[in-house]
Amino acid sequence: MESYDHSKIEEKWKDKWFEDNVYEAIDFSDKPKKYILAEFPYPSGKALHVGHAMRYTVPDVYSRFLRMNGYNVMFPMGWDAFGLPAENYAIKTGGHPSKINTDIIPHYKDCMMRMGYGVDWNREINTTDPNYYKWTQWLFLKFFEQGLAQYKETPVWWCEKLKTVLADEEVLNDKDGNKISERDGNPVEKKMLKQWVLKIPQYAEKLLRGLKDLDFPEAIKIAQTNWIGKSEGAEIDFEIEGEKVSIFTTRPDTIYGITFMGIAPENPLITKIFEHIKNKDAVSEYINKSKNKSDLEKQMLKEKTGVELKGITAKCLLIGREVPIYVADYVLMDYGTGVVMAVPAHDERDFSFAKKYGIEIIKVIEGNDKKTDLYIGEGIMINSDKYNGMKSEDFKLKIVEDLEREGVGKKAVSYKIRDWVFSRQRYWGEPFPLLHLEDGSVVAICDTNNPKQVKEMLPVTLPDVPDYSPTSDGSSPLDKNKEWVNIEFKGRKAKRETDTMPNWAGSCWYYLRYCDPKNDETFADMEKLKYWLPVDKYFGGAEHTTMHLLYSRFWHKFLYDQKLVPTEEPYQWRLNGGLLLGADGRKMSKSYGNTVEPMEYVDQYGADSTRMSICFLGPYEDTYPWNTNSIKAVRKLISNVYQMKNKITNDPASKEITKAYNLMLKNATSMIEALKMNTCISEFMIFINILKKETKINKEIYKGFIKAFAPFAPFASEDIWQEINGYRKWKKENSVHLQQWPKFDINVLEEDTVLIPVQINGRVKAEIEITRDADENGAKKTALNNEKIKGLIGDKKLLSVIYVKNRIINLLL
RNA sequence: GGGCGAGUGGUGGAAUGGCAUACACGCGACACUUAAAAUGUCGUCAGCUUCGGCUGAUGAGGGUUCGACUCCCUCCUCGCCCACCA
Repeated sequence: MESYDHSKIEEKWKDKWFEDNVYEAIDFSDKPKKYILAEFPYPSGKALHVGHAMRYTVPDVYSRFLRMNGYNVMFPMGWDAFGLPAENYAIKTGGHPSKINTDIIPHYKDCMMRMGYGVDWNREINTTDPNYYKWTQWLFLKFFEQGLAQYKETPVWWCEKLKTVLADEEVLNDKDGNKISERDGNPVEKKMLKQWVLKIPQYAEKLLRGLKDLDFPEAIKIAQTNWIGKSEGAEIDFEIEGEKVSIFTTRPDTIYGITFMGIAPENPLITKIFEHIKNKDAVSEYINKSKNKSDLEKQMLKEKTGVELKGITAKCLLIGREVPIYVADYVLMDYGTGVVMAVPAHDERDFSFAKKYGIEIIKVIEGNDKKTDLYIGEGIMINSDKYNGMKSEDFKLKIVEDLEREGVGKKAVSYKIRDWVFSRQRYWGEPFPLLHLEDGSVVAICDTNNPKQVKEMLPVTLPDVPDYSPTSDGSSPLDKNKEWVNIEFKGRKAKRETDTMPNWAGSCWYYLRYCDPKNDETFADMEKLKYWLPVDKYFGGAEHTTMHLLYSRFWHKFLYDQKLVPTEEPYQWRLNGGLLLGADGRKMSKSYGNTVEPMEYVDQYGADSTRMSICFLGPYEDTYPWNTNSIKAVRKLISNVYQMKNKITNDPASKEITKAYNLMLKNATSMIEALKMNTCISEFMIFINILKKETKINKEIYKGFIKAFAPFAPFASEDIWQEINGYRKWKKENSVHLQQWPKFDINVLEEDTVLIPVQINGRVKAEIEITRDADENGAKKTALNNEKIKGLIGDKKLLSVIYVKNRIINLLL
């Protein structure tokens, strides 16, 4: 018997599909469209790793399924090739970062082809291609023109090891509370630097409201909501030495409990009032000390510190009270106004500070538990002048009205989300299309609405530099190429911006470019965007929930407001993939020696087996260890299927086989729709276990199965399909992957009778056969006639019967 | 400290209010074989059993229900995310 030889089969079909572009996505096709997107890789290692295989296999199976169900499917792929991975690769191996495009990407692409991913490679994109980043620059200029990109002195996270700034989202805490970089876990510190920022907070409200209508898992919506961090409250005005100072609070109802004011050490307000302070030295010393204090120290010293600004007070303009002022580093500069009204009786942080420095504590809300000194909840107002006795919820609204009427405060909303630091002092990124003029102003290199200028000035190509490695003084490597930096612009001397954009820039809009990847006139044609958008299903990694996924929603919403894209949201539906752990249950890592190289499995067992094995392990969104054994199981399945082709006949199939076939198809169809690929494969196994016992297999049933099998095992299925149909010469339209998904006959599955369990007092005691859709009386009669049930009931009295049609009957005694 | 999620055989998992443990892996016995591999057949949650079955079990405890892995409450453990956000 001809045995299953995966390498021969896979070699045979791989190129044929791509030569004829079997997986072509056709613009404006009459068929309904489906845009299936999986996050494109940033190539780093030498070959496609198993994390990629995890991420792409299920979306590929799904998009193949949709194609066979009559959809015009786009499943595109590209390369997110700017950024640190490419630079680090170059530093390690010597040579230029651009060699990632020649050394690594072709290999990645070959790996993907060998894995059988049904990609329309005519739409391939690469973020480092000047024809691509020309439009990244153009889109950035749109933000600049609208005032949403700003060059400003900002407290930023600086990573000494990487020699660059990082965005808030790229900084994590390690186990000991140290701030580290998200990428490689290098230490980071706060620094004040002039940086380009994108004003994402201006879109906070839209980003928040947009979530409502998206088919995202609740966990992602919650994570984004928390990241945006909307708080409603009030701004309340104070006066210090003639300076008006506003604070933000979510608890204006506690205003009569204020006993001091807290100011962040970095707050420029301190300079303004500094001359009035009596203890200037102590204050300066504290500010300097806290500047050098690492976040680790602040975390470790759970106790809060601060220094009173002696000789001055803050006067609340509404209630007229004057309170002492403390500079304290538990007050954050970059939230609210960098100043707080401290109410120790009703805030934990203020409470512990007040206790330490012996500051008065005034309770203004009484809850049920009257004994506690610190009370966070709601209750009845006390010690609050004419408002005593009011409910705090009501007073909260009333006080804001009063503030607004008196003109000493207002209703206010605050967001945790900060300006997005958008520049990096690294070489391998998109150059900013901006110029610094001698008078200190910054201008765009062209007007985005002037096609002639755009054509002439964009892209600003990344120049060669003598040394692209990061510098120790924080200047950009591009600074070293003076010929490039110094430019004459409209007859004036100018210097180019030498920072580059972060890795995220290219990925913020790549899904738009797939719709029209070769357009030279604009980033993507509006009509094509109208056809393809929004992305119907977006698969990716959980690590991007508050980064890429939020950033690109921001870009998209902005572009929508500029009337450049037709939809309000980029992605209608999202699923985060789980992690694949090493076989030992630990995170895959070279240092543990538990990494899995998918290409080794492709060599040894074949791509079909590798694909199915990944699907069979478990649900897409779960995290679980790699299991070497499952690949043998699925290979056996494929091999069984392959060998069955020698048993096909035109003889009609038995009733049992016909039923099993239709049941398998019904279940497989709904399971793929629900993306439950693991249980779908179980259905295949159940069916094949039955079928392999037969000596003859009906041809139509076998053909139907092969079509259902094709999304999972595209190579073996194509090989079998071509052979059993007797196709001598390859023709694209005869590919199994362009056939109609097999239909099942529901009538075959619906027997006249059904088997249901009989329970006595909720415990299963017997099984009976009753007519389908029988009524309760019929079912009860059959159950009571059952010998075993009869014996168990004996002379006990039947109290009641619970009957669920075609499911169960429960007799209560 | 806060948020989210998960806990089911030796292992990956299935069942999301109706026969818990599907489908696999592993393991055991047997068959084929000089032998092994491969393949096939049977068995495989635990305890008891007169071999017909009976009983218990889905992290622990409680609740709702005729009926709970599934819904609710309390607790424990693990994972992920966030963390002085006024």
